[in-house]
Amino acid sequence: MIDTKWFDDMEARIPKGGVRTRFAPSPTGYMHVGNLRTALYTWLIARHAKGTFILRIEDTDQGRLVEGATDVIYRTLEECRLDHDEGPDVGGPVAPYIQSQRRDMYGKYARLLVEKGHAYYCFCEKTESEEDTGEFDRADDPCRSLDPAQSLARAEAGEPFVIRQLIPHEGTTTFRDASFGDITVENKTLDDQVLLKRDGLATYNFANVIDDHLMGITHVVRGTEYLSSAPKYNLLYEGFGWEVPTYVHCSPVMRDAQHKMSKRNGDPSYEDLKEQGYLTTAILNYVALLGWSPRGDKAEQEFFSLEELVEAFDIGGISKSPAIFDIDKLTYFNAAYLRAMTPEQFAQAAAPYIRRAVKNPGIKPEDIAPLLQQRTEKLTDIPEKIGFFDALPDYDIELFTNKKSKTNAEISLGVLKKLTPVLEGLSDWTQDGILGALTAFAEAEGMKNATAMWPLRIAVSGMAVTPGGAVEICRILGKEETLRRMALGIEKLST
RNA sequence: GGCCCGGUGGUCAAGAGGUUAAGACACCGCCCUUUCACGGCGGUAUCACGAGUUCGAUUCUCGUCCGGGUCACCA
Repeated sequence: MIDTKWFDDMEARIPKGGVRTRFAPSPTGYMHVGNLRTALYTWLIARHAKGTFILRIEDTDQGRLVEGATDVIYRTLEECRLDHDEGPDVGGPVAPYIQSQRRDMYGKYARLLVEKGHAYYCFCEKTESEEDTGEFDRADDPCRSLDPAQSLARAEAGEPFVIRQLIPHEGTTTFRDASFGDITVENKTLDDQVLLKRDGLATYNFANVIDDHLMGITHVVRGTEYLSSAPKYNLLYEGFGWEVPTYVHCSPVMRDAQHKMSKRNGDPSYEDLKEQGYLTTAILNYVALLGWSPRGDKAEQEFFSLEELVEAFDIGGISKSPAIFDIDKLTYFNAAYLRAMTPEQFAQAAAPYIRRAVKNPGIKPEDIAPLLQQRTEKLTDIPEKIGFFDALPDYDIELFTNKKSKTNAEISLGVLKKLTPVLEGLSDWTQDGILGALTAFAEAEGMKNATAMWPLRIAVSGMAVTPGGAVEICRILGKEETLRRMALGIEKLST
């Protein structure tokens, strides 16, 4: 019959005492933003309470397994510094942490629940109506009222069955969610969900409850898509006589007002965002604030390091309504994080992107990096901004016309012609040297600095907008190349 | 459709029975200036609607509308 010792042993392994949370992804090979946020919040709740964070892999759906998918999970969590204390790779007191390795346990618990009178064997064939329209009324399931002893006998005789949860037709069930508060539903709106499938494997819902209990999870953090099944979970915990964990349901991250972010929609995953040039720190900061906001004296703070989040995070600050993902705001965070780097850090981060566009060995990435730091929103934006250092683009002489600088083609031609001998004669080819020569020139000519600078910058860059001004560009280009480009400009303007 | 949840500017949001209803992104303008950016200053714009409770409701209650979720031997 029931092997009480086995159950007792399982119970004995459950850690008691502090907060224990778990992130339980199914390995699909794609960590979407909503997932990442759930992982973050789950981790934060554990770390804020100095508790334990567990990683559990939910791979019961063998048909949906994706090669290398667990690697994406490990890599992402590691990059984000969301370290776990227990998990498939590091082990722990309630191992195994991979659901497919726990499958035998679920059957035992399902039978235990039958024994306790909160579940029953169901021998019904799947019906068309059940599959297609959902109109099949589970309250009328004839197997509900079968004699337990007979059912057990039939099952043991080898007749195919599923085990269903026996939900009372009367009364209500109330559960408490840490952000939504108490929610009460009538039991008759709940269906006798399948716990153990015909193939003997647990359904997700059942495996979850068993695992969360056996792993001593105190805070179940998950998406609001599970809000309506929470009462059934509660009944399961109660049926077993187990303590119900604290539920924390998080509303989804939306792509727009009516669609969740999803792979199908082509919405970016964490990895996609990285590839698009977003920093992990910026992504985490933004995602943390998407659905959670600090309160009280921290209400106006928007930049948070991971450590500060651990300190400030509270479940009460989690938003109840869905939040739309705004790439512009992420970009803002990214730019801010880029600017907050030390010049050395930035130069190092930017170097590969600079080299992608500027191959000329005479130009060093560290010369260009300082010009870019204040103007880079994403590292991937860099190459297109600086290609002109290698090769002067074919530009339109319209660029020489600029109202604010009081220039046009004719004035520019004059400036370039007069400036050529000035720069030719300049021996001090440095920032200060060039700047001094140019401002002195402008003053001597009685023009504003911009009137001299603009034509020069256009001639040497061929771009309407450049990182850095005329002086910086000339300096980096070197005297020879500068004069060559100026001559080209004069030629262009003369024809 | 039944059940559950939600609804403060375009977006993320603080707030709370009495406030000029924070802040940030985005947008616009001005300043700075060697283009752009950074930085500084300023601006446009919000309590879904209707009842009720109240001296007073964005805040509490109900209804409506809108949106989301869920109703699998998927997870």
